[in-house]
Amino acid sequence: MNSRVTLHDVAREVGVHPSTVSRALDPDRAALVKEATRSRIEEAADRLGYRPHMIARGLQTGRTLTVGVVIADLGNTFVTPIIHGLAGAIHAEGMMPVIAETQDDHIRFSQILDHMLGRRVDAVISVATRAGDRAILEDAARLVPVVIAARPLAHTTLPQVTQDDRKGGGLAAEHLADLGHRRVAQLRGPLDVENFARRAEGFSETVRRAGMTEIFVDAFGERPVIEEGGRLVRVLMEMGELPTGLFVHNDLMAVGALSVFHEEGVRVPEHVSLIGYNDLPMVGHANPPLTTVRYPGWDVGRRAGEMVHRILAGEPVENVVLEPALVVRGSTASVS
Amino acid sequence: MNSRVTLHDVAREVGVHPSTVSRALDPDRAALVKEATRSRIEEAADRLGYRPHMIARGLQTGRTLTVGVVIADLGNTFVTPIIHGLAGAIHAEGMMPVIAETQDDHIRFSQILDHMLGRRVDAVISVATRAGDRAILEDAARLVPVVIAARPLAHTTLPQVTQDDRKGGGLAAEHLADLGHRRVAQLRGPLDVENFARRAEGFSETVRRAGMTEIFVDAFGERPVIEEGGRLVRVLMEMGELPTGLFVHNDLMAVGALSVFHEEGVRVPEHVSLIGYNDLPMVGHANPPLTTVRYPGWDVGRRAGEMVHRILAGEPVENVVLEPALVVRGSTASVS
DNA sequence: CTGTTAGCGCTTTCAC
DNA sequence: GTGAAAGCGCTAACAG
Repeated sequence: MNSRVTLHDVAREVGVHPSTVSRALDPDRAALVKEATRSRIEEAADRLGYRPHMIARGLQTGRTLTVGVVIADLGNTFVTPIIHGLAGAIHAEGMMPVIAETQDDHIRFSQILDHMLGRRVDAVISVATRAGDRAILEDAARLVPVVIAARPLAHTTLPQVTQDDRKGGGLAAEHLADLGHRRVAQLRGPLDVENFARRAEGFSETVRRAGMTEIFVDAFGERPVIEEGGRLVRVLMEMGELPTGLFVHNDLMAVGALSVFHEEGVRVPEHVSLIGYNDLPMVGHANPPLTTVRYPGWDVGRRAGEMVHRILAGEPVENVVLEPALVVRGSTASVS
Repeated sequence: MNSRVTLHDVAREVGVHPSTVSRALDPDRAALVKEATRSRIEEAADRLGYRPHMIARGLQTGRTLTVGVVIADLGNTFVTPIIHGLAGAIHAEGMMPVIAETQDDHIRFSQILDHMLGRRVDAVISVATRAGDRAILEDAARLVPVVIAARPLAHTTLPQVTQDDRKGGGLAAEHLADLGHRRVAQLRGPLDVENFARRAEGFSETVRRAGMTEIFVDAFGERPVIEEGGRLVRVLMEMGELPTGLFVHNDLMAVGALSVFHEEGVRVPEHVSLIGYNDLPMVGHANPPLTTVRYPGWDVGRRAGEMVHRILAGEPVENVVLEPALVVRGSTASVS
C-alpha cells in the first residue's frame, strides 16, 4: 500500500529542488517557473502519480480549505437542498464541506464542534442550531468564522442566513382564512428551535387578526419527525371536536399527522385541511398531495456558503432573510 | 480571532518540555508522566484553552483518523440508516466519517475520491459504486483500504458489505404469486448499479419459476429517483393492458409510480398491486402504505465501519451479505 | 520520569 | 528562474 509520492520524489526525478516543484505545480505561482522545467515537472508528477498532501500543505498555510457543516438530521430531506446549495458555493472556491450530524443532541453538537475545530476547519456553518447551543457557537466564533444557517439564533451577533418563519406561519393561517375556516389549530415543533417558535407566533397572530379561533394544543414535538406528528394528532383528537384547519410545523410531522388521520378515519381535506412546511420532494406525491410552505433551502445554503467566503475574504456581511411561499395542493379545501 | 494555543504555549506555562505535554495529554501515554506534573499540565491546558492540532498530529503519525464516505444521493433517505450505522462504528474507534456526495455522477465520483486521498483519509467506504467506478476504486485501494458498501461491485476483490438483492427481487415476485397474480412487471433502476441488475434477475427468475407472465418494460430509470418512477409508469401504461402486480426497484421510484397511478385513476391495490424496495421511513405513511422489501441499512453501515477497522488493524476480512425481508402493507392485495 | 533531537511534506522567505 | 533554509505543530525515538 502507501506508495506515497512526495514533492521530494518528483524533484529528484527531474533533478530540481523541491521548492521548484512546489511552484511549478501551484497554478498561482507556476508562472515563476521556466516553461521547459515546468513541463518536465508536470510530466514527472503525472508519471509518478504525485498527489499533493493537503494535510502537510494545511499545516504550512494554516488553511485546510474545509468548511465544517453541522446538520441536525440527515434523515430529514429538508436539509438536502441546503447541503447542495452550500456544497456548490463552497466547491466554487476550491474548498470542501465536512458534514457531521448532531441528531438534535446538545452533547453531540458540542463534540462535533470540538472535533471540527481540532481538525482546523476554516469556517463552520451550523444548520442545526438550537437555543442552547449559543454559547458553544460564540465560543467557536472566536477561533474561526461561524455562520448560522436555516435555524435562526436569537440574541447573538453571529451572521445568519435564514428564512422568514413568522411570515411562513402567517401564510398558512391566511390560506386557511381564505378558505373560510374558523376553527384552526397548529401542531408545533420543538420550541427551542427558533423556526418553530416563529412559525407559531406568525400563525397565531394572523389567526387572531383574521378573527379565527385557535384551539391551543398543549404539547409540541420533541423532535421534528414523522412519529411526533402522529403523536400530536392523537393528542389533538383526544381534546374533543377537531378544528377544520390544521397547520403542522413541518412536512415530516405533517406526514405523520396525515397517516394517523387516515388510520382514524378522518378525511383530509374533507374533514380537516392540513398544511405542512418545507415542501419536501416527497410530499407533492403524498395522498392527498400536501399543501405546504416552500422553504428556499437551496438558496439558504448557497447564501450561507457565499457568506463564509466573504468573511474569509475580510469583507463585511449582513444577515440574509429569504422569503417562504405557499404551495397549494390537495390537502386543503374550503369549508362547506 | 485565532488565539491558537499550542503545545509549546502550555509547556512554557508549566515550565516543562513540549514533549512532556504531548505525553501527558495522550491517554495512551499519560501513565509515563508523573501524576503531579500531569495534573499541572492538564490544568494549564484547560485554562489556556488548548486544543490539539489534529492536522499537525496527522502529519506526524501518518493517520488522520478520518474515513471517507462516498454517498450517491443524500436526498434518498435510504442512505440515512447506513450513515448512522457507519458513523456509530467509526466513532467507536475515535475516528470521524467525512461524507461527500456524487449525485451518481462518474466525474464527481472521481473528483471526490481524489479529494479524499489528497486529504489522506485513512480509509474509504463507497456507498455510491456504479460499474464504471471500479478502476478508480481499485486504484485508490492501492493507497488506502477501500470497502464497498450497499451497492455491490462485480469482478473485484475489494471487500464488500451488501445485501442479497437477488433474493429481495425473488421475495417481491413470490409475494405477488402468493396473492394470485399472473401478469406482472417490474420497473427497473439504473442497471449499472448492481443492486438493480440483481433485483431484476431475482424477480424475473422467480416469476418464471412460479409460472407467471412478465410484461417486459423496455426502459429503466436513469437514476433511482421519484420522477423516474413516474416516467416509467407512463411508459408502462402506453404499452397497453396493465399487469396486476408491479415491482418497482426502489421506494423512491415507487412513490413516483404511486403518484402517477393516482393521477391517472389507476387504483392501488385494487387495479394493480405495487411493491417497492428499501422501506424508507416515509413509505409506511404513504396512502396506501407501501408494501416493500426492507433493506437492512443500519447493519450494512455498521458492518462496513467495522470492516474498515479490521482492515486497519491488519486482520483478514470476509465479504458480508445481509438478508432482505418482505414488509407487507396496503399497496398489495389478492387478485379477485 | 523528562528533555533532546529529528522530521512528517509542504510553502515561504531570501539569496543568488 | 531556481536553490537553500526555516518552520507550521506535533510525535517518536533516544538519551539521560
